[in-house]
Amino acid sequence: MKKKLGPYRPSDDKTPKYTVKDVSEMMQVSSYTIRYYENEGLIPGVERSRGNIRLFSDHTLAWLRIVHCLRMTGLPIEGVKHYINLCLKGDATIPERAELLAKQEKNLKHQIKMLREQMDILKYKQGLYKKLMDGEMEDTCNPARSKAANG
Amino acid sequence: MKKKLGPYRPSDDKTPKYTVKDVSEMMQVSSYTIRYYENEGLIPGVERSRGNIRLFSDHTLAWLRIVHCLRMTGLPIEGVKHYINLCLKGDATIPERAELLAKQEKNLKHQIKMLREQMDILKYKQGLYKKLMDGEMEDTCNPARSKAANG
DNA sequence: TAAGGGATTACAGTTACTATAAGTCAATAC
DNA sequence: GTATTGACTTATAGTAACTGTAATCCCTTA
Repeated sequence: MKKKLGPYRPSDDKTPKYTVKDVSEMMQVSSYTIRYYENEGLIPGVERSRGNIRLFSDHTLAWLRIVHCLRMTGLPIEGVKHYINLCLKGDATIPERAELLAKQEKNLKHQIKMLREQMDILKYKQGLYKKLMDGEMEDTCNPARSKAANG
Repeated sequence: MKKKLGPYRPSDDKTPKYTVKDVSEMMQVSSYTIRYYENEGLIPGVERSRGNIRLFSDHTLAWLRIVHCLRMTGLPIEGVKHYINLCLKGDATIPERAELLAKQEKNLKHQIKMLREQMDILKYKQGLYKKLMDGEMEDTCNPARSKAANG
């Protein structure tokens, strides 16, 4: 059997450290994406082990969480970069950050609304299929129907 | 002044016809995307005017609606193509189509759940910012805070 | 000391658009 | 009747955000 030791951690540091794979599993984000974000400077302060392996702390994990959140709301990478830079500049930028988040919240609300509309469409279509499969509308050759319906 | 006549419509046809731009405005989908979908064969049966201009009917509009819906649920273009082909094959494919829609519904539910979680994160962050702006946590130089907080 | 497995980098490839340039055509303007 | 306008066409190039691959490195265990 093999014992999993994990990557090298500085001995004088008791805070937990996570590898890309750990983070990937914790946050349901692909390893590719995590490395991509880190390379783009979207996650400041990620440490490296002696063997050059990325080590995330709870702190850098929190950065990733907000990056991921902003991406989900539709903010492009460049926008996220801008937000991160605002954060690094200190408290003076808080109003601008708050404004940005408000905009993304609005965006997100709209997204959710759209998705719920799609849900209704799916439900409706599924209802139709169910009827057809249960034989309630078995007049397949009816020209009126075949003219009006697609799918 | 100029009178808008719109594109040529076959004189023997009284059903309404829409251009790409009309459809784009009706459905909030870019003209680029609509042409792209049509070129990919995702919207069967789109007519052309004598001047080669795309003419959508309510019927082809309905195709676009379902294509758009499936894309929103995360089904890739190739998957949509497959669904469209199933539709064109006739009622024998209804069970498979129903299964596909069920899968997309599940997918969509998950998406909405994820987005709502992001909403919570945004709300929380905004709450923090509000407090900071109202001066309730004005100890900016507190090392404990600057160590723990990002953004 | 050699082998193994997982992480690293650089870079190529993919998806789904998005934008541009050159050309066509119907409809007014003159 | 011809010129101009402007929306639409195609072909093709460009972009954003990953995603995948190949070569290399390095820690661990045999």
